[in-house]
Amino acid sequence: MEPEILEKSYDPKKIEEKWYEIWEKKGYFEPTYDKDKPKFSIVIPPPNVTGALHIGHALNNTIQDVLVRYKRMDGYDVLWVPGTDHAGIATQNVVEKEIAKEGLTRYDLGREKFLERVWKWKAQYGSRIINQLKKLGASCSWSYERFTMDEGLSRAVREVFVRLWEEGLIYKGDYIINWCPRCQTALADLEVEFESVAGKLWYIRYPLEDGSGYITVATTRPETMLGDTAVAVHPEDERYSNLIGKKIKLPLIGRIIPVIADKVVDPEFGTGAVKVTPAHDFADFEIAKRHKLPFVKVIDEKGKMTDEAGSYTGLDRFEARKKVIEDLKSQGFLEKEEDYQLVLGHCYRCNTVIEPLLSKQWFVSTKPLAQPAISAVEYGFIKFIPENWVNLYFDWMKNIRDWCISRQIWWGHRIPVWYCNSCGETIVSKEDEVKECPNCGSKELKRDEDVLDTWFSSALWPFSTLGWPEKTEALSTFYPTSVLVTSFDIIFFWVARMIMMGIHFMGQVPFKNVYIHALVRDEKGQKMSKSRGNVIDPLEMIKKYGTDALRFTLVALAAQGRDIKLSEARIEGFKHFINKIWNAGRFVLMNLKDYLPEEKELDTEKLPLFSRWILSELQKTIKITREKLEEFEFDQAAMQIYHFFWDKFCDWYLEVSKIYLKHSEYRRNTQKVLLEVFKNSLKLLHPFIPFITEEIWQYLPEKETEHIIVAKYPVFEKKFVDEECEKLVNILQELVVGIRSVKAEYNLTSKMNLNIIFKSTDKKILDFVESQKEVIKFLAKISDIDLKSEYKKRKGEVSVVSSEGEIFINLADLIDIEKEVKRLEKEKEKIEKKLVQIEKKLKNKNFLERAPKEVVEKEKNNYKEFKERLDKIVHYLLELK
RNA sequence: GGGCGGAUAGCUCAGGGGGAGAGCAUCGGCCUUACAAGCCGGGGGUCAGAGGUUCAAAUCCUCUUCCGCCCA
Repeated sequence: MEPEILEKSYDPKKIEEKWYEIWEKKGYFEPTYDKDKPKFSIVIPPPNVTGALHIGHALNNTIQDVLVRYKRMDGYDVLWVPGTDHAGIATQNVVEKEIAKEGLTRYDLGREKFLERVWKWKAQYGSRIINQLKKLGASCSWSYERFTMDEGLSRAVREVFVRLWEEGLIYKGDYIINWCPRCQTALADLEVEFESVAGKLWYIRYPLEDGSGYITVATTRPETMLGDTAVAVHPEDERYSNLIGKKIKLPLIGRIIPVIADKVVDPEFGTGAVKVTPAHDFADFEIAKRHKLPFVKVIDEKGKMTDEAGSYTGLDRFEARKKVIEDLKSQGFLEKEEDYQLVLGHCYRCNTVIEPLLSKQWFVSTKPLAQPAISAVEYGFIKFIPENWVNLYFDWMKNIRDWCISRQIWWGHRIPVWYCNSCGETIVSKEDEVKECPNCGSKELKRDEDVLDTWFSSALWPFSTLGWPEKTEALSTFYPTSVLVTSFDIIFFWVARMIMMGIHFMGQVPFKNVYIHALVRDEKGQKMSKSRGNVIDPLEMIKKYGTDALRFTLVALAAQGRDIKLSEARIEGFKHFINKIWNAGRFVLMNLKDYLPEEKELDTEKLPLFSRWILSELQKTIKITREKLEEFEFDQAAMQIYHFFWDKFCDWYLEVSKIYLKHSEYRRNTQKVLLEVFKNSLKLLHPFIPFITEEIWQYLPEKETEHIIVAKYPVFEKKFVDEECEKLVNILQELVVGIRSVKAEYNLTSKMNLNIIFKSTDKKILDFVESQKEVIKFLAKISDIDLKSEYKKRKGEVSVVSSEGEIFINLADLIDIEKEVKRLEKEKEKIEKKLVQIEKKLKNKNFLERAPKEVVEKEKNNYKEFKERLDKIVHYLLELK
């Protein structure tokens, strides 16, 4: 094998696409169904089919890919199911915008034609985000790619709907729901975003029917008064106790309504008396049900006033408000208005102000589904990482409300319900099409117009993608999945619902772990958004710095429990690391030109010090990296290898190897060590930075697999750990750094010829240093060093006190006494500070008695060591002065 | 109003009971034949404030201040 010399700097563009294609073609991403292998599976959080890869996707999928690649290398049979979500409202909006350019609305086209347009759009643009995932290096099992509106998944949706209906867990009814007047659809509670806005609080006088006075109510929405069917007060509110049961004549509209008492009324709010509008307020709806009040709907689905609104009929809701206020004012019913901070619901898709409306909708009874889902987490069948998210999960699940699943849009899974025009029968069916009423045989059937909430199909994703309701091999092999990787903002929308559905239909949780990662924000901590103009486009970053740099950055910053504040500079910084790996590769390969493959395993006995040391450090790195990956601490895993590779392998071992390689007795085994350590580093790094590691892998001699993607992930081998050796290397490093510091401070870095003496009273240390002289000279860039067991400092010399001895460097005329005094004094101060701390402890009887023996012992040793150092420094200081 | 998280070097953040860390920035010196996207060396911190627990607190507890986020 004649390794080639690599180009001087790494160019990601040339190789990323190539490697992705090869991996995919070779089938590495696909599961093997090898019975002997343990299983690992993930389902992707399906991105919206309308979406473009943003930095959040990049983080989410990089993490999944790290796990998947790690497990694959570690001998697991891995399935990573990719796919996209049909994203009902979002996609419909996109296509509506598109046809609007042609001057058309969806109503102009009609349902069928419009849906054709959406499918056409999907065919054209739907694979965009999938291709972007490939650019990111995501090693998804593409033969399993699914779309939530696929035939199979649609069948799963119908199956679930029908079963829930049969179990009485789906029902239809008139309830108050969140309505978006722009999207023209109902929304689930979760799909409403609340925002605090400046508004007014109007105080309106409601006269008593008997003319004996009035009650003043306060409201933020005066236009809804037209639909009031009661005034409510708190039952224990003494101000109003004599009025309960009396009648009121509603201003402007003249309806007679009662004064009722209900505990939910907050006596502190406004006047303590509130108007009750059951058809347009969630709390009022509940009150009305309790008190059997009528429901008067005064605002319609378009946000306009209904026929019930008297002279206001046809006005827009906000127009009506102005007019109502004017009229109240002119008729003397308006007592006052105050500025008020109110919280308004907005549509999460188009930001229109939500209108609570009474409407006929489909609901899922969630309570019976939530209970097992709570237990599953309580009993630890599902683990949240980090753990603290379980509180949020429990909190929501324990207060869960029924889920409104019908949407009045066209793009989505149509509700599988037909109504018979002849006999009025409701037919709920798993079939795609029902032609005949099973009750009366009539063919006059009408299908329910509504579609299901997009999250309804997403909730089935972990099993519907694996073929359910069919009994597939994929399902029996890979369900439950191993881990779900997602961000906290969809714990309710998606995670909780998957758990409920998974348990209900599969009898098993959908995933064993939920890893919640942070949200990516910009460098100022703001959410990235197009309107803010602060988005970092991952594709642009890939173009500029390469996929590996982006991936490594994201993972390195992905500490748990925090937002990630990302800036381009960080990515640029980690690009340097990628380049460092490349150049280390060049060095290793350059020196392997004459390498003869070594059959035998390394004989550590025969290795020089630093070789044993780097092997030992490598083992520790392997151990910790694996641990951190298993614990989902990706940032720490990444940084662990980063520091090993750069600080230990490159900064020390590669340098020392330059010496070793010159010695015939070491040359061969040094080549072997260089190769082994480098190769293992690449393997450790591959899950994080797949492209460069695969590229360099190709140049390596003695690789056990054709591609690194399927190489065995390094396994910790205790026999290479050598703590004694680590201690010795530490001594040398201290010595070298000591010399370098003095040289740097006196601007003597290029001066080789200095008189340097190392003194130690310990014979063993002296012998050891003697044996490492060549390495020390090379690393410290000095021509020689004298070793003495006794030595008295002379004039013109500076000294550095290290833990195992002292270094004296003769600077002769160059010595700057003042500088030297300063340096020593600083050192003295540092040590004194530490000594004070330690002394305090050692003088404390309680410490000596109660602290663990090792700690006391350690502190005593520390004291001795620092004291000795201090004495020496003080001594030299005196001499200088 | 309730809940959760955060406050550590100039910036971005790790650490989470026993000698204050990293990256970037900064300062000084090096074109040393893997890498100037680099190498070597240095400076820089009452770990937000106040109490408490402990032999020992940046770390655990309580409170305060400020900043996020979520839910009403």
